[in-house]
Amino acid sequence: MHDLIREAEALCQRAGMTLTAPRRRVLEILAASDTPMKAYDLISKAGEDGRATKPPTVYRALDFLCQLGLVHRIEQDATFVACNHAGHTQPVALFVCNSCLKATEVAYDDVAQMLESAALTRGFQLQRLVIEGRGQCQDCALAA
Amino acid sequence: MHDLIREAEALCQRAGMTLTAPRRRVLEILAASDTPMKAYDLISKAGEDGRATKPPTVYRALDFLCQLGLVHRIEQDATFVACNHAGHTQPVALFVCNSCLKATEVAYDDVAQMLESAALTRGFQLQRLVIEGRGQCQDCALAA
DNA sequence: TAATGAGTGTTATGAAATAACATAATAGGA
DNA sequence: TCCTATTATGTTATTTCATAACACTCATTA
Ligand SMILES: [Zn+2]
Ligand SMILES: [Zn+2]
Ligand SMILES: [Zn+2]
Ligand SMILES: [Zn+2]
Repeated sequence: MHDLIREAEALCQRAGMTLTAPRRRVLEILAASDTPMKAYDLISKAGEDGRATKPPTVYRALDFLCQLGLVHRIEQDATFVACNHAGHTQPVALFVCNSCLKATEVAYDDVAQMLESAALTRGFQLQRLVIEGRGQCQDCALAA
Repeated sequence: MHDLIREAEALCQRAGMTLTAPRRRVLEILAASDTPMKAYDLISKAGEDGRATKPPTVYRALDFLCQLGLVHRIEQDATFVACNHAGHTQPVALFVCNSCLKATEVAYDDVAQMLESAALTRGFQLQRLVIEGRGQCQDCALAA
């Protein structure tokens, strides 16, 4: 977890960016959570001493972190999750468990290529790809 | 377009459901649009004589139509598009052009299977899959 | 005819995200 | 060092997206 912050710092430097205080706080909170979080949950905790802050502060931090690949936004339910691969630019699929709400990140280069070529046969040039799944994770399947 | 409504009616009957007036109006407006629409654009047009109606009316209709596969919701930007395959239950990928905003629907059984097995190797049982792309469509590429 | 269930109308509210403008901190260049 | 441009933050207000809750209608059926 502190590794994650250190890696994030290194990544920012390489990109000529800065991991400022609000950005760092948002990333820390997300990294400490075991499930994706809503923006307003972050807003209520990302201020000084864990107090609330204002929406734009958090949304700006989230935009920044998403752009660098340090955080992923789950479009289906507008939640955010820290990336555990420290800033990959390759696309990933995010599978969210309907029971425990934990998110699993899966790389899928081959799938991306298939979709890219499927799009291309229709003349569509893919620039961004979102793949999200819902279902049941292993732990919850065993517990059931 | 009138075909689409007829097919929708048939589909509803088969499912033991009814394509009531508000549902039909919403579907008609979506089918007539060449780009995905926001819910509040529908709200402002889905009433009697093209007048505005209330949010729950439209959201209920959208929920219904999405469940039957007659309409797809694009999660990235909370828009809705009429399906031109009249109620398939198979998953599809939706590619939205960043220039003209038109949506292209692509079936992807093979991709779904790859993702399903990728998920399964991690013990994750996939129940729902969202695949959305962004990029440039053929028309816009040629126009540029 | 009562009771059920599905669907709608309506009011109000909740939740997610951004616009717009002011202020502060930072980094270069003269 | 001082000025200036840039980057980021703080703050207020607003917009956009979605649902809760409750009353009402209408068809089905016991
Ligand atoms: Zn990641
Ligand atoms: Zn689970
Ligand atoms: Zn479809
Ligand atoms: Zn286009």
